[in-house]
Amino acid sequence: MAIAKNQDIKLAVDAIVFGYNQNELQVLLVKQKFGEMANKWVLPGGFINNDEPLKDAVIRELNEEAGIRVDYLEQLYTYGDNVHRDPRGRVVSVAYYALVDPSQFNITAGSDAKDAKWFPLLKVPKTGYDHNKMIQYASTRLSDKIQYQPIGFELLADKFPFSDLENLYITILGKQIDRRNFRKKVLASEILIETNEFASNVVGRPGKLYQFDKSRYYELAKSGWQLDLKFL
Amino acid sequence: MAIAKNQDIKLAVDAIVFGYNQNELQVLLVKQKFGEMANKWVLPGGFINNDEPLKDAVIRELNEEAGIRVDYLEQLYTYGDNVHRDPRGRVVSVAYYALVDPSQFNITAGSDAKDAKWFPLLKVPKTGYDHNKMIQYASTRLSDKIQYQPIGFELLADKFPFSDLENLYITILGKQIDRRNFRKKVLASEILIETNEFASNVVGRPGKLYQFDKSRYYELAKSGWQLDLKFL
DNA sequence: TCAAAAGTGTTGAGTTTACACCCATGC
DNA sequence: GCATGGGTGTAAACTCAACACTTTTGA
Repeated sequence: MAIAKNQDIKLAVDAIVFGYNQNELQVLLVKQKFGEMANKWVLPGGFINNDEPLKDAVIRELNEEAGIRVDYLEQLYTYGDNVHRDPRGRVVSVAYYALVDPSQFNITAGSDAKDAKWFPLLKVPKTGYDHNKMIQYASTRLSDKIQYQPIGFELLADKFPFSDLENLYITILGKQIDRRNFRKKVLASEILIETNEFASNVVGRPGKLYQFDKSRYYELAKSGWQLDLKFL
Repeated sequence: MAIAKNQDIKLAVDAIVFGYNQNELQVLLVKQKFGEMANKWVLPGGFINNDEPLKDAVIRELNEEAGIRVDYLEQLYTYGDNVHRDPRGRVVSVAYYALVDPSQFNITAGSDAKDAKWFPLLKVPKTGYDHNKMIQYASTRLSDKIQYQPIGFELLADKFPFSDLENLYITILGKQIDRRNFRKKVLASEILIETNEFASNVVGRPGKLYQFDKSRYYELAKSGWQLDLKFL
């Protein structure tokens, strides 16, 4: 098997970046400035440099196109079965999904992008390429995964009231969850640290703030334990 | 974002093909004939043709290198963070894993391969490239996935005695499972069709043969139901 | 004092585990 | 008739779902 001299396939990365804000799950899109997709909303992404690890390419593109640095990044799927998915030629794209607390950033359109904006997941416009499909798949992965991995915390502030976590799960899973049962289950897992602080500037009684205990989680995970936050 | 003119990255696929035989999980490896990896055992795989969907490339390579046609094929992960994973230059590889009933095939070394052979998972030799890592990851995925997707059947004959299914789970999960509880759980899911046939040429009492009811499963899955075969 | 959201326990139903003996077949 | 593996039921422990009132705060 000689190294494929005649292969002419370009390799790109795309990122589905999720943010959570006020009971809404959001996706980051950028408006293309140039090319066939000019003025279309697409996922941030782009071609990989020859000596660049895939993950670095995603991080670079997110920074270049939207001025954002994500907390959690995971490979999702590689789109390469449809040979015409990019009108410019054969492009295979490795899609990643990322989670970020959007209150930490002001997103800014970069050099390649005319605009960069959060869209509520339910109001994502028709995008260029096969990016709607990617967003769809990433959403499914996210709602599956928060039920057995502690990734929801990446969407929240470092310290958060219990109700934020609960509303996040209600939003992502799209169903009501009993408050008492939710609290019981999460607390039983012992992956939260209770602080002595309380939410400020809120309507109603301020909730006590909690933190995700990452090192405790790794310890538990090492011995085979797994989060289990399934409901109903 | 112009189409990357100077990009020089090759794209390949690799397949981790699992077979199950007599209480042993096996992996298919081929011995390289040419190049830097000559005489090394590696996963079947190779470069993608310009106008070829990724999945087709895997199917083609499996046929060319080992004369095998798989029943179940799923994308696993794309290896492209280590830019030196292939000594010939920058190669990004999309890994797939596949499940097959090995009794259906006589594997045959193809044109690019000196040899093709099943290795018990626990006795896989040191392979070329990063293929041991791929096998490791695929094994983890397999044992996770058989607990909530009916993919185990792909490793068995069309009609199988209950004990085959049970031993498959014991082998893949690496733990003992109570026979009565296993049977109860599987039968409760109603995804098996009981035939009137019995195992033949066996020692001891022949077990009744069952079939996986694929259409029944799809029906159940459509309404949100999920297999749940976790134990202990 | 009112509105808004936080905090808190118990019970019944259902599920999961643990466990041992008899049955059918081939030699 | 013996060795081998197949087939079967039940009780106790545990887990999950359902459910409503009191507390704290700011306006």
